[in-house]
Formats: sequence, structure tokens, C-alpha cells
Amino acid sequence: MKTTFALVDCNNFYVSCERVFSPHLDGRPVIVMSNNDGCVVSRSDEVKALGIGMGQPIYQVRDIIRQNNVALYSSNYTLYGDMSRRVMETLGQFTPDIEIYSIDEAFLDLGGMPAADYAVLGQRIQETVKQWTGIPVSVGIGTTKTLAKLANQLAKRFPRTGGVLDLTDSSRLPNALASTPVEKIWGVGPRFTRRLRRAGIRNGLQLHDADDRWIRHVRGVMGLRTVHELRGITCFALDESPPPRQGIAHTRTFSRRVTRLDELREAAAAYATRAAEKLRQQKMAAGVVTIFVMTNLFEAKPRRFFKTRTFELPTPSSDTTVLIHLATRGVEEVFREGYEYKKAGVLLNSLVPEEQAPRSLFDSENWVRSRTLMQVIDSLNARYPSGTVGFAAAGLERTWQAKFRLRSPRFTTCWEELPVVRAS
DNA sequence: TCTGGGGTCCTAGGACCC
DNA sequence: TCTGGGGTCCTAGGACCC
Repeated sequence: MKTTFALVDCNNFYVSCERVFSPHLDGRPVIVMSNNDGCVVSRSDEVKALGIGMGQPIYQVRDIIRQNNVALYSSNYTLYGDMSRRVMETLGQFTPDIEIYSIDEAFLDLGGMPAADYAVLGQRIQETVKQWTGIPVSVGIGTTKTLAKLANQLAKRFPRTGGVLDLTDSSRLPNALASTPVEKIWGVGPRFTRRLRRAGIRNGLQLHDADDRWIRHVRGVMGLRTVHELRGITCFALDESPPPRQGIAHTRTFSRRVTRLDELREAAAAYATRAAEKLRQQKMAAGVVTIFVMTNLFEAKPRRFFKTRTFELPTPSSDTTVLIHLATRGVEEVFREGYEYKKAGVLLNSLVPEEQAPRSLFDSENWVRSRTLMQVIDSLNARYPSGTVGFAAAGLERTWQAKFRLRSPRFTTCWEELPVVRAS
């Protein structure tokens, strides 16, 4: 039996989240910025029309922003994460066969539905999500994930589709493929695009017809799978329960240049704290800790510096104090005087489920104590504003910490920041 | 002056072994 | 100047994704 996938994708997701709670932004150009308010990560249609690119540094578009009265927002991941959960729960009403692919996208397996109904179903999904969450979505339907992605893009590109496009009818496929530049195909990145264009392959249809052996040669099995998917052969199945994470990372750019060891040490401790929290949320323990520090990448060579240090733990741990200890020690070892550091990070690897983590016979008492302490800290930080209980090693002032100057309130997850409605 | 963060998968090549 | 042939495991780096 042929499978049928729908890809539901939230339109300009972060911007749409802001608009749910600030309806006056409708029709006005809106940008959501990355951490540290550095570059553009979400754009309203009006901003796209102004020619502002995804990922563009804010300082490059200051003039356009001013001249066009663009509304600027810092990232509010608490809000976006919660809105995402609402959208996904709504999608779950339509089928249990759902893969949450990213914060703003999900694949649905429509296997059981009769073919004539796909577009109608897509419209119902769209209307329901809009009504229940306020978020506008586009729905693309195809016989493989790659084709569902393609359908979704076309649904967004052509307003007359109303944001829903069914490409399972194979007679429409050649046209759809031919009108799509090759770099817009899911799985084709900048590198592969250059290679394809040199070979005269410019659109999706030409890629669909490309020679298998040549594709295998220049882009390996992943490239071949993408081409097969364009032909309707399923290579990427619906993944309803993604395997547990292989690694957890917390890396951040500083708000300013950092030159002192004690500040870097603070940052490492703060990042280790966050990484350990994520680790415990997933009920995992880490066997390997890596830290890195680096200067500005855009700096000229002699002023550029990047160094990492990796530790293997005797037994996997999710204890913040253990991870802070290693992270700060790592920073001390790699620190080199005379550089201006711009970014640091803590990476946790060799993850194992917490309960399976082997532990020595002799410190089971310590283990229980450590776990109890972590549970208390986590529950306090869940109940009261995050960071209520912290570690002194992570510093108090944290003047190096990235700023979110233009962040909207956490409307849906924080009692103090609920939206206020006035009736008159 | 100002340029994000967090992932996955695959491949090539080295180390090591028989 | 010659200097086997595999296999496995691990790591670094490339490419891609949102």
C-alpha cells in the first residue's frame, strides 16, 4: 500500500507566536532576532518583501528596519516552546501517527484516509490549528516526506492554494518539480547545489531524472535517498518515537568580549548548569564532558583562538556539581591570556539512561544524596522563577551574559506575565 | 561597535588486529 | 626498489536540517 504523508508547517512561526498576543502587529513587518539580538531568525511576509534575509545580521539592516517601522523582538523560547506544544497536541487530534520534526513542523501519516479527502482534510487541519492556537499553518501532502515538504513549500509560495496542496496526484508532479529550483529540495544543501548546477541540473525534475550512479558518487547514499523520494519511493519513514539524544549542548555567544579567566570560568559553570538540567529532564546521564572557548570567528587570524578539552567521567553523571567541576577545570586548562573570547560551550556525550548508569558499590550513598539534591533544585526552579536556586560558581552579576532587550512576556507559562484583557 | 544555537547522519582515514 | 589483504573500531570533519 502506498503511504501518504502530510507536512504541517507553521508559517513564520516565531513571528506568528508574537502576533497571537499582539494582534496590532498584523500587517506590520515583524522580525524575531537570535540570541543576543544578533541576527534575523524569523520574518513576517512583509519583512521578506523588504528583501531582508534569513540569518542576516541586524546591524546590516538597521536602515531598512527604521525606514519601514519594523517591529523587533528578542527570542522568547519559553513562549515558542509552549505554543509549539499546543500546535502539536492539536495535530494529535487528527492522527496518532505523528512525527514532531522540529519546533514548528510535524509529519502526519494519512495512510488510512481515502485519497479524495486529502485536500479537505488538510484544510480542516489548518482551520482547527488556527482556531485552537491562533497559529497559521501550511499543509503539504505527498507520497513521501520529501514530496510532502515540496508540496508544503508550493502551498506557501502560491496564495491561491490557500496554504494547502495535495501532490499525491502524480500528473501534477512533473510541473511541481520543474518549477522548483534544485536548492529548495529537502536534503539539497549549498554544496550539493553547486555540484548539481555544474552538471546542468537546475530544477527538481532534472534531479528526479538524474543518473543514480552519479548521484551516489557525488553525494553518497543520502543524496540517492533524496532522489528516490522525489520518484515516490519511501526512504524516510515516519519516526514517531525518535531515539534518545546522543548529545546535549549548551553554547552561547557573550554579550561582550571576555578576557578574564574568572569570567570564563563563571560562564562554563553556568552553561554546565543548564546542560545538566536538560540532561536530567531527559532522565539521562553523561559519560563525557567537553568544553570549548573561542574568540570571534570573524576576527583576523592572529587574534583567533579555539580550543576544546574533553573529560571522561569514571561513571556517567547528571549531577550539576560534578559537571561544573569538570567544565571549570577544562576552562582553566585551555585558557590562554591575551585573547578576547566571544563564545563558549559545554557539550555532554556518551549519554546513558540515568537508571542504567553504572555506579560504584562504594558510593551508592553519595549517589542517593546527589540525586535527592538535584531533584530538590529542579523542583524549586520549576515552581519559582527559573534560577531561584543556583550555584555560586556560575556567578551572580553575569555581565557577559547575552541580552534579550526586546523580549515579549511569557504569556502562556508565567503567572506574572499573563496577557491582560480589558473590556469596555 | 554589531554576525545564533542545537542537532543528525555519513564518510574517509588512521590505529590496530589477525 | 621492493614492501598483503582484510576486518573492526574510533574519530574528525563534511554536509545538511530547523
